[in-house]
Amino acid sequence: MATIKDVAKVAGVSTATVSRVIHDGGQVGEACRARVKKVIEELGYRPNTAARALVSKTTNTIGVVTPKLSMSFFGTLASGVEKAARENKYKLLMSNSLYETKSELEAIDSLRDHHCQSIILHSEYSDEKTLINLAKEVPGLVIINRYIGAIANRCVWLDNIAGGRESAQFLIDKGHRDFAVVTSIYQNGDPSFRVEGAQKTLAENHLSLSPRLIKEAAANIDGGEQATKALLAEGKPFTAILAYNDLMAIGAVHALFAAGLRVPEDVSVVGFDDLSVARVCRPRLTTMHYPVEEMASYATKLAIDLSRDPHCADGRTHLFLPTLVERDSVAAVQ
Amino acid sequence: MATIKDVAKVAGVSTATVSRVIHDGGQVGEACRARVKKVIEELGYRPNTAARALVSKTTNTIGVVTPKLSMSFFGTLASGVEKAARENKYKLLMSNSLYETKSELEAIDSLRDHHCQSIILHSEYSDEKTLINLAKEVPGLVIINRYIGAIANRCVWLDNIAGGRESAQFLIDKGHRDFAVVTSIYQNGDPSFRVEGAQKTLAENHLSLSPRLIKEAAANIDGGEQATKALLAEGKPFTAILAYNDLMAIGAVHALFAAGLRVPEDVSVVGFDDLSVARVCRPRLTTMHYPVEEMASYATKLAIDLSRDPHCADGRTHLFLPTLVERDSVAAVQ
DNA sequence: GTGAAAGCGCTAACAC
DNA sequence: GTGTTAGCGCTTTCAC
Repeated sequence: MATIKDVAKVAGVSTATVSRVIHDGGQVGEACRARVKKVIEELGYRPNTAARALVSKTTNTIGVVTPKLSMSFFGTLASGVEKAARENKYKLLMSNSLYETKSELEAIDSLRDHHCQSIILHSEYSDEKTLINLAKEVPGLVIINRYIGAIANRCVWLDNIAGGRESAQFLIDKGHRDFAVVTSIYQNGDPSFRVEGAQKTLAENHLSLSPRLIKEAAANIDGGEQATKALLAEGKPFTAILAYNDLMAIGAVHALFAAGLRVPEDVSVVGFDDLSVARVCRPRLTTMHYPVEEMASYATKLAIDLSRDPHCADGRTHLFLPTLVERDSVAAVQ
Repeated sequence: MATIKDVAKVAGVSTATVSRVIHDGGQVGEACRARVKKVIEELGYRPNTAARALVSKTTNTIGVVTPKLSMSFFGTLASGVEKAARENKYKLLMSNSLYETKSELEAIDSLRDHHCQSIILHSEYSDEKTLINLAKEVPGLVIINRYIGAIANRCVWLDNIAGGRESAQFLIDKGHRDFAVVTSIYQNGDPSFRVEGAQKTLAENHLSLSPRLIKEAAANIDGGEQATKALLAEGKPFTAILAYNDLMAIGAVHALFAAGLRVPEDVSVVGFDDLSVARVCRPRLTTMHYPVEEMASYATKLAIDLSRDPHCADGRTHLFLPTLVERDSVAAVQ
């Protein structure tokens, strides 16, 4: 591998000049610049990243920490980060945190060892204090999918309350009056906000939601199925189910079918997230679209900007809105 | 950030000794070692990765290049790599290749700039010569999901022929005699091998597959739907459909339902891959399980081993077998 | 068993 | 406009 010295020697200049050419630093004569460029080309010279990192203490690398890459949501998130990273000529360093605070912290430490000045973090469980402290040490830290007031300028998040509202309103507009909710047993923010939004909108329409008709379970298909069974055991005083996410919604559909009920003819179901499964399952799911990929790309640009100027987003936060995608799991009621 | 010099000074030793302690190099006295360790602890010293990489020309980093992380298959692949990487204390550098040879090559170049001595590559389109040359320059290169004879020792791949055979045999055992196939329009290996396997098994059972009943389309849901419609236009001289992958299988199910046919009562459908959707769709898909995650972990360990000793896998290759997962999309025929 | 010192490839003052 | 030079933090001979 050719080094900067080799290039300098062959081009008959000093390494400083080569360095200037590489960085498009203004102060180089045209002829000289052209010659150096030619030699770089000929030798196939590529700057050594490690040497660069050593002296400049920066690596053009962005780190991502998410619970589990094999889950569709996080794969899409990572894809969004990768896209923005590539566009900005950054490399992407990945770690799964496996939903554990310990491995999450380890992952972050190791990213810092690698001089990632930017980190995108999807953290559900680490406490706020930890993250706030981290933000002081990592200028380019961005928290995705969570809001922390003290570092609001580094949070890229979704308005879950608005999402809950919109899905409820949609069902109301379709003539539904009797609702049930299937939500996550982990009340770490998102789930409760979504329910809260729905409840607000119901209240505004002089409708209410009996606590009996809010069932909690694991936020996956089995959980959705189980919660819906519990719901059915209450009689069936509802025509629509609001599910915490698409997986629970699919579980709900399974349980309803198993009970001889049709979706959407007998019961309407609304999901949340708009994972790719929502387009695949039958009936195709009417759901709130979560713009993860866009949010992730946005978060990446923000992280890069913050790493260069920690105050570039002072005084604001970064809120995205979910949008309703109408498919086949909701019917009108007369 | 404390450096090795700081540690040396505080511990009253030389940097060489600190380095020895860090690397568990034998030649350090017990008392001295203990003291140094204590200081490292106190100062929260962490070795600088860049400096290390600069002198040792190696980074304990593994690179992964796949087409698109947001696709379930590749997310799972990445997860498998990440797991093995973490276990071996390697970092994971990711790139999407977006199914383009150009960005694939760029991704690889940039990984090499970062001194990745190991790279896991999922490449469908790059030609063999390119990859063989690459293997000469990157000792720890492993190709996943493709077989190239000249570098067989670096290929971790799936026996698609065996997969085709097994799915056909399974249907034959269930009493099916009349088959149709829905396959990918891109005949880059996998699809043709799977069909070939099925045909061999059919032939051994004195059954045959009319070319009319092999329809090609895009390897996704829409393609599966479209190909199945074409199939139905031929009359319906089949009781079972072998789909190239799960997505096409789901598309087939959609088309069959739309035509008023039930799955599996009227037509049985077998998928391939066992993506998470296969457990989510209805009917849940009977499919060939593709052990991507295990293969990816295996490939990662192999890549690390190869980077240390390029001959450690000479004279062998790394073949995995898909296994049939029985769910609800196949019925017996009498 | 421990230390001194050379250098990995690059950047950025600072000279001229 | 271009060259000289001093490190960045670490590993690794080579002495002792």
